[in-house]
Amino acid sequence: MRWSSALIPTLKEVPAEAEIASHKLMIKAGLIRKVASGLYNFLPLGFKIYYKIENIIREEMDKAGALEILMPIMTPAELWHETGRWNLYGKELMRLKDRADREFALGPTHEEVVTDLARTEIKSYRDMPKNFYQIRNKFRDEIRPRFGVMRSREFVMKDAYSFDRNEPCAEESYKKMFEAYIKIFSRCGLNFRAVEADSGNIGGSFSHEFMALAASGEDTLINCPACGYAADREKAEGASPFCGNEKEVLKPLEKVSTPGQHTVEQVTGFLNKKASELVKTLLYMADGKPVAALVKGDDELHEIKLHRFLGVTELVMMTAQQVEEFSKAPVGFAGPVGLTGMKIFADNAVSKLRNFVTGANEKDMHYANANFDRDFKINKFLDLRVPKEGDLCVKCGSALVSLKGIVVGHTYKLGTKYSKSMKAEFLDEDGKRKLMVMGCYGIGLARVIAAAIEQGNDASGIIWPMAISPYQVIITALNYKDEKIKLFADSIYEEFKAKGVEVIIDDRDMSAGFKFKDAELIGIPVRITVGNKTVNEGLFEIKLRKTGEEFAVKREELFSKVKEIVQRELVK
RNA sequence: CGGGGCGUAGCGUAGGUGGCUAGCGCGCCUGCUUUGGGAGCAGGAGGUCCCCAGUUCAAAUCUGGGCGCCCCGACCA
Repeated sequence: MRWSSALIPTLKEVPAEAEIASHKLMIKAGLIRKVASGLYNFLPLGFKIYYKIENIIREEMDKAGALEILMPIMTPAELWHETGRWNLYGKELMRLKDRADREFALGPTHEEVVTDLARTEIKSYRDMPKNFYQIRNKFRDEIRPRFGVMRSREFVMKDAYSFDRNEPCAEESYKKMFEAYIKIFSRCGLNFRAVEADSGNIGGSFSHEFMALAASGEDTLINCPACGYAADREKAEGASPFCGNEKEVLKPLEKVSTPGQHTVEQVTGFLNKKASELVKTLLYMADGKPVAALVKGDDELHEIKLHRFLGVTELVMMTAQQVEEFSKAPVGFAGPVGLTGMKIFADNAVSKLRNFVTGANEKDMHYANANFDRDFKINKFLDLRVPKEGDLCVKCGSALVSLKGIVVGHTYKLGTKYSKSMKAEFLDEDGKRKLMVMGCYGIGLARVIAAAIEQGNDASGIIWPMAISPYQVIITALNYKDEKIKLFADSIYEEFKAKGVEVIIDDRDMSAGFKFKDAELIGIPVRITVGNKTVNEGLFEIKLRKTGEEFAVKREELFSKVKEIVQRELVK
């Protein structure tokens, strides 16, 4: 590619809308432009990266035996009614009508469509295993699109769906995808972790998230550096190292005035206590019945754990009205003392506390020196808290660390959730009709790009991993109007192109500094400078973007040297 | 959806207590000179000051309504 005929609109100043590094740099380097909130144009350079990631994914998916298909983005409401998700999926599901008033949804994911395909085309156990995948647009009317392409409304996703005759085969398919994912993200040059995750509203029995580590990530993962245990914070297990003050003598219960102090910070600040000396009371409605959960002031309630323990279908926090109704006090003053009409569950760490602060179920009042058994009864102590950095690993006992990550891929073992509701059956070897066992596997392409930039950037711009860089080599021809320089630059450009190196030549009539800055901004791994030194001494300067390493080589050695660098940097 | 902020040329912004032709930097166009780290000089183009209504002799500026965008939160008491 000749830069002069490309469209790479680099910017000196970034539009005020961008916050995080990847978003800013994608705009600055001329990769994307915004069309509307959560909707982006990918410009030629940005799309080239897309394409490269797409090809890596395609290669690894095909190698793993998956079959590429193409499904429509507009999907009929009937299919969504079959699984009940027409109602269960919230406003994220973009609904629309055609001219005949028939209802459709823009596909946010394609379980329904692909299951419909499978149930009509797969009839025998001989037809399985099958894994269908596609790489194309999804639409989710996100509650709040943000961070550029990291959370956009329309985005390209690789989604794959496996169909198997039974559980063991389905697990085999899952394992294949898991391994393919590790290859894909490794080849893309990402620093990532595969973590245990919650399956959310896609459903299913177990699931892994592939998180690219980045400080700006929207998700938190808990990782054990000793044994490698890694899980999404929403799902993670961890033992609290909290010792408590079990030995303290019980002091008399005392009602204290805390006017206008609602939050843990306010109350503990006002009473000059530590957050760990307070017990907070979270009020929920579990399938319509009230329930209270107690956790230490500096801990967070793990809703999924409570949900799982209660075994109910719906667990929602009480509304402000419900809080008033059941606790007889405005939000912020609920407490277990005198709380009636509901069961009270407490986190294990609470059992180690004496003389703690808690709400008094009365406006502007709290209790000090509250103690369970004496002042109120707890139905059961159990693990109810979200693990934190410093907790002990439940597998090996070492201290856990907490890391931020960007979810670039997610795999789910779905089981028969969709095949059951959509009657996706086949005839097995024993002559019986059985449900297909499914799995589904997604990758967000734009997130891979954003994550790569979050992990690879400096003050000058992007630093691409070789495998997804839009070009492997940039030839910076200084003063291209000079006939001699032009001759040298064009000759190596043509040679590289002919020999299969992905190369762009900066042939614009720009000052040297300008071209150097642009080359660094768009992050091409290898830069070759053609200037006076080339004309006078026959030397071509190579500079590596990642390390800043610089050296000059003669014409005869140039190609083999560059080829060697490119090969070395491509992770296989 | 709740809270906060912003909306002036392609981008970044000044002006805001009403008053001359809406200013500056970057970018863009023309010419000349330059060409190893975002070149210099000269000339030039480009604006429904987000939209609508109101107040006024007069609105980018004041008032009301709307729209768009960004950030935080979305029942974690």
